[in-house]
Formats: sequence, C-alpha cells, structure tokens
Amino acid sequence: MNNETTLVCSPVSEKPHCGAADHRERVMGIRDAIDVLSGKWKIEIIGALLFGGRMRFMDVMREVPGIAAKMLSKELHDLEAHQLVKRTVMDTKPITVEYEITPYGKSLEEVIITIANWGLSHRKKIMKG
Amino acid sequence: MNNETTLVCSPVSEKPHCGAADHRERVMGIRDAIDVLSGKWKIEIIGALLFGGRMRFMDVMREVPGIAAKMLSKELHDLEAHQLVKRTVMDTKPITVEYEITPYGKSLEEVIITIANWGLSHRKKIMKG
DNA sequence: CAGAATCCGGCACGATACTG
DNA sequence: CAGTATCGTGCCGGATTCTG
Repeated sequence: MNNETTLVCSPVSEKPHCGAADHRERVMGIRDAIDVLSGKWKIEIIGALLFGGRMRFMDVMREVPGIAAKMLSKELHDLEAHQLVKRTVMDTKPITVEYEITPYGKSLEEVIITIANWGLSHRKKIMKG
Repeated sequence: MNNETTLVCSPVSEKPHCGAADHRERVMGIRDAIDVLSGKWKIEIIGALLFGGRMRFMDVMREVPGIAAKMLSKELHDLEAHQLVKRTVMDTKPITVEYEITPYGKSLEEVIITIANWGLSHRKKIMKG
C-alpha cells in the first residue's frame, strides 16, 4: 500500500464513443476502492468513526473489538494519508488525540451502510441455517 | 477463512429495547461482510460475474486482469461455498465450466455498484489533485 | 480448457514490551 | 493516554509445472 495517493490502474487510455463493455471502468473503480479500503480493519474503523462521531484513540479501540493498538495506529495513519480521517492532537495534561471523519470520508457513508446492511442480512440468513 | 458458513461474531446477546448504541450491530454486519468478501479479488470477481453474466473460467480471467489461475480457482470455490456463485460443468469435448451469480449473490449487486461508484469518483478526485 | 499440485517470498496481522 | 519498537507467524497471493 502506497503512502502516496496513487491509482492502481492507469487511467482509461481511450474510450472512443462510450459504447458497451464499460464494466472495465467499473472494475477499475472496484480496484481503486479496494486499494483504499483493503485489509481486515479499515471499513470497520471508518464505520465506527462515521457512526460514533469524533472520538479518541482508546474509544476507537473499544468500538472495534479485537484490534491491536499497533494495527489501529497503522490503519488510522493510512486513512489519514488518504484524507478520509482527520487527526487532532489536544495538548492536555496526558496528551489526548481525537479522530474524526473528514468531509471526504463522509462520502464513504453510503458504501459502509450498504456493506453493513448486507452483512446483517447475511448474518440472519446464516443463522437460520 | 472457514469453509463452513459460520459467523465471525457471536449473535447479539441481548438487545432489550432497541435503543442507541446499535452501531455494535452494524460493526458486526461489517465484520461478517468483510469475512465473506475479504481478499484482493472476491469483489472484482463478483462484479465481473454480475455485469458480465454467465461465463467460463477463461472469460472470468480476462475480466479480472492480473489474477492468477490458482487464485481465481480458489476464490471461485470460496464464493461457491458461500452460495454466491454457481458452478456448472458442461461435458463438451474439451470440458468447459461455466460460472454465474446465484440469486443470493445478486443481493450483493447494490454493494458492488456502490463500491465501484465510489472508487470511480475517488479516482477522479485523485487524478485532479 | 479447467484446474490441482507444488514451491516460495512477503507482508498482514498478532502479542508483548517499552516510552513521553 | 497514545502511541512506537520489536519479534514472530500464517496465509495471501504469485510463478511454474502437471493432468484429463
């Protein structure tokens, strides 16, 4: 995963007259999205921040059960590099840091909700057997 | 990844009267969805099958640029185990196999489209910046 | 053509300990 | 509290070869 905000695929070389077979574009879109959201934790973290609002490191840990501090730290930095999350350091007595979704990160809300809803219905289906 | 169709999280223990803090459920949903869709390729494969319709192994390979045969085979089996994809063996002279999205797999269409669209707009943003 | 088998490197992820 | 540092491991995923 690059720190730089690059694209996975090279831009569309040519698209003479937008005809059929533009799934190619969709595939590229999927690839770019996966690139940003890859891994076991990113989507959960964004979801937590999205629905929990601005919160501190430890709060995020609580909202994302099972994640290790190192992972959370790394993923948050990745998300910050992609401008999806904003980090704010408060100089209180013991230093506190707050994280929140950026306006751009908000654009992921629909994606997250859609995924969460599907997961929930999938869970119900599995539980019924 | 389990072969069995299990859930990552244990079911909701109690939810007295659906009050606040039900992001917990959403987080569980996200986790279940990630579990099914994890990895670098699954979403792309589903997308290809969703928009490309029933097709053969080699066609899927063409639709998912860069994937190795082993990966594609493995991912397709995973998806089949989760009942998202159906495999059909035709006994032609050189054996051919066809893959297609199941009705249940269709339920992922909204998810995939949402992701693809976000990825596309993200791509545009990055290219400008 | 559709894949199974094998080999292999890297990194995603985890556990623990330490710091300001 | 909010992290870094360090160490270890599994498995993800790629390349290649073999089969029916």
